[in-house]
Formats: sequence, structure tokens, C-alpha cells
Amino acid sequence: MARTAAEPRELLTDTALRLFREDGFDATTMRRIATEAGVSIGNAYHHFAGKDDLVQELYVRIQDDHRAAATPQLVDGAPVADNLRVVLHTGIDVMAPYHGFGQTFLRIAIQPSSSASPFSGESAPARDRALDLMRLTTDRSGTKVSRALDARLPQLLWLAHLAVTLHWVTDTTPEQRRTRTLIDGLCPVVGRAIALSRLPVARGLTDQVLALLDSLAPVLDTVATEENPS
Amino acid sequence: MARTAAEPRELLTDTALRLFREDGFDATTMRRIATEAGVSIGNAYHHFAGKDDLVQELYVRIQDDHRAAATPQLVDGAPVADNLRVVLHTGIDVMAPYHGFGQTFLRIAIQPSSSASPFSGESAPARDRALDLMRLTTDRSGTKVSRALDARLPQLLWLAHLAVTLHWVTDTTPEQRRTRTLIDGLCPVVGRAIALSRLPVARGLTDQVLALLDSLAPVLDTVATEENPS
DNA sequence: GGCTTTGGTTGAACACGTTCAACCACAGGA
DNA sequence: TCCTGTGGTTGAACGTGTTCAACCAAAGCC
Repeated sequence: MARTAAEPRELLTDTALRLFREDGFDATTMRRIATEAGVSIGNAYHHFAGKDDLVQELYVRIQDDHRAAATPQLVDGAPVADNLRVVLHTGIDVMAPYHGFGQTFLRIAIQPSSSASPFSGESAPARDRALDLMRLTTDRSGTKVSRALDARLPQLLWLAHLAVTLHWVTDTTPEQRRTRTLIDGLCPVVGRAIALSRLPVARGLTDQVLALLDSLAPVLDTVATEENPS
Repeated sequence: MARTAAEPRELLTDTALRLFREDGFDATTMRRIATEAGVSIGNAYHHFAGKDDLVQELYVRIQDDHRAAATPQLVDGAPVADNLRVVLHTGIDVMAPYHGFGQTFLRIAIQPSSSASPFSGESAPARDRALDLMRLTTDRSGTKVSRALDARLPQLLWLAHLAVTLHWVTDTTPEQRRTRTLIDGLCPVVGRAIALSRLPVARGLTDQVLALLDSLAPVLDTVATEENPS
């Protein structure tokens, strides 16, 4: 046999992700992942904290794919609504093969303990990556916004992304068409709202929203805070 | 002993909810729920589809408590922002004892199969109840809004409620203070946005938002549609 | 009294995720 | 050559949620 010990970690992730895609999350057992990857079940747990940890691997992978898919389609100087549309659609694209266990996906992502949690205060590299993509989106767009709004806009768009994802998970229409419609309807709204925010009449509301976002800073900011002084 | 077979269903829910509160969701085993309720484990599964089903019981119970707590505090003719504030705060109040397993809470609620799912297209009595409360809120408020917006406003407020709940689940501040702050900041924003929506300059945006909500009607409407022609 | 039906009740049994003490294989000293 | 770590590797074992064939007990009906 002489198994070359060829990175069981990669073997495990690949097998797991394939089985997740084929049979769904619940139907895929750790025993089968391990056997098909050619390692023992105990060894699987040596490389990954648990079944959920395997999903996080997918989570991170999807984020990378998302960035790779979205970036080349962004148009410099285009309205932010257009670029947001690109980002949201490509986001759905890369997630599409995994719609089957979107619920599981969300379940893992929600857990504050998970590093994939969109809200986790810890290092949360996944969320930072998502926020970075949104910052890239606003930076490359030509829409003029106030300085104060510009600082918070990526986070607002990220929240929109979160909302769209939430809808996508529960979307039972074929090919998740309704989510596509939602995106196409949502982006112009966001663009128009941004435009409106510059008018004096909306000044008060804009300031309120920004103050509100400031109060949520610990949730939204990319900071390495939290109880880990060591 | 002569156990009087006194409604094992109620015994089970009461025991389960108590144990959930005391020890959390994961630490509470079906075996313990069954034993402490004085029934066999198999019998527990005769009355409830599974552990998740017990949580749904709590879900429904909370919705009722929420309505009971919010209704008497609503002020007829008050600005909708004020009444919304009441509803959101009382919502947090009734959920407070269960913050410990808020994640589980969400996990159950997300599943489209669950009748507690906020998005499930089926009968979804729980969601209808929540929407009803929001309709009550807008009806009793004195804020003037356009006819078109009035029809959709409860659903918009319900979405706000959903967002606040999502934040609450992941809120790790003591007593979930940050969620309280979020509510206090969010309500004036909602009120101001509603006021702004009546201005001609915001007419286009308002119409777009309403059209967007219309496209989501199957998700948001209280209708008994879905594949169940029998 | 028998007989059937119906629906609550039981606990052993199943498959699962996860843990853990034991087991290598190999590297680096002495 | 031996000793001693060190870190990947193993599979039996544990406790869990859930299922299911069997078992009642009471209610009709003859």
C-alpha cells in the first residue's frame, strides 16, 4: 500500500465537500468521510474539531471563490448599485451548488463560537474577508457619498448581503430565481437611497443612521478586540 | 403512585422548557426530559416529533407572551415609532430567559420545514401571529402613511423585528444592553424614514421599495397557499 | 364474557458524532 | 544502540437523538 500520507487534511476536506454536495449535510456521516478519504475516524477528529469544522472550511473556500469571481467583474467608476449587483449575484453563484444544506450553512455561521460567524467578535477572518470585498466594491465605484457615509457603506452593503443570503437559504423557487429578483430590485433601491442621503432634507435621517451604525461598531468593525489579552 | 395520566403533553413541554432554561438546549437530553416528566422516552416521541419540536412549542408560547405583554402598552394614536419601540422591547423581555440557547432558537426557526420558520410558505401560524402583532401596532398608531405603504408597513416592521432578533441572539453584552440601544436608535430612524417617504422627493424610492416588497409577497404575505391542495 | 380496534405506552436497539487511551514511526540526543 | 519525546494514527467505547415492534387498557360491539 505505502500510503504516502499525502496531506490527510486536504483529502478530508475534499471528500467532505464532495459528499456534502452530493448527499447533503445530514446524510453525510463522519465515518463515511473518513473511510472515503482513506483515514481513520479518529484521525479525522485529529485534523478537524468536528463535523461543523468541515463546513467552516467550505465557508472560507466560498468566500475566496466569491472574491475571485466578483473582483474581475467590478467596473471602475460605475455606480455603486451596479457593482453591488455584481457582488451579490456572484455570491449566489458560488453558493449555488450548496443550496441544499443552506440551513446547515447558516446554523454554523450563526454560532458565535464559530470563526465563521458573521458577528463573532474574535479574529473572525471570514467576516473580515467579506467586509473587505464590500470595501473593494465601494472603493472602485464612482458614486459620490459623504465622508461619514463612505466609512460605513461597506458595512451597510455587507448587511444587505447578509439579508440576501438569509433569503436565499429559505428560497425554494427553482434555481432560487426569487433571490435573483430580489437582488435586481434591491440594488437600485440602495443606489437611490444613497443618492437621496446627500439631499439636505434627508440629512437628519442620514446622521441618525450613521450614529446607529456607530453604536454597533463592536459588531461591525474589523477589529481584533475581545477577551484574549494573552 | 396512581399517576393520573395528567396530560403528558403538558408535562413534557413544561419540563422541557424548564430544563432548557436551567441547563441550556444541548445539555438537556430527551431521556431526562422524559424521566423528569414521568413518562417513557418512547412516549415523549409519541407526543413530539423530536427535540426540535419541543423548541417550537416554546416559540409559539413566546409569541403569545409577546402579544400579551405588548398589547396593553400600545398607545392609541401615538407615533408608530413609539409603538414599535414598545413591541421590540417587550419582544426582548419575553425572550430574555432563553437567551442562553438563542442560537438553537434561530436554528429551529430557520428550517423551512418547521412551522415556526419565519419564511415557511406553509400555514406558519407562528409567523402569522407575529405579523398580526405588527399590524395591530400600525393600526393603533396615529402616524399618517400612504395607503400603499400602510399595506406593507407591518411586514417592514416585522423584518425590523427579525433583524433585531438576529442581533439579540449574537449579543454578548450583559443583559443584552446593546440590543436595547439598537432598538432605541432604530425606532426613530424608522419613524423618520416613514415621514420622509411622504415627501415628493422620496416618492421614487418609496415606490421602488414597495414594488420590491410586492415581489416578495409569497414570502411576506399571510396566505395559506403552498402545495397542499388536499 | 369474548373479540376487535384504537391509541397511549414501553424500552431495547440503531446509527450517529465525538472522545480517549493506546499505539506507532521517526527524529534527536547520549 | 538505546532512550525519550513528539505528533500523526487507530478503533473501541460513550452518550446522544431517534425508531420500532411489542405491549397494554379502555371502549365499543356481538
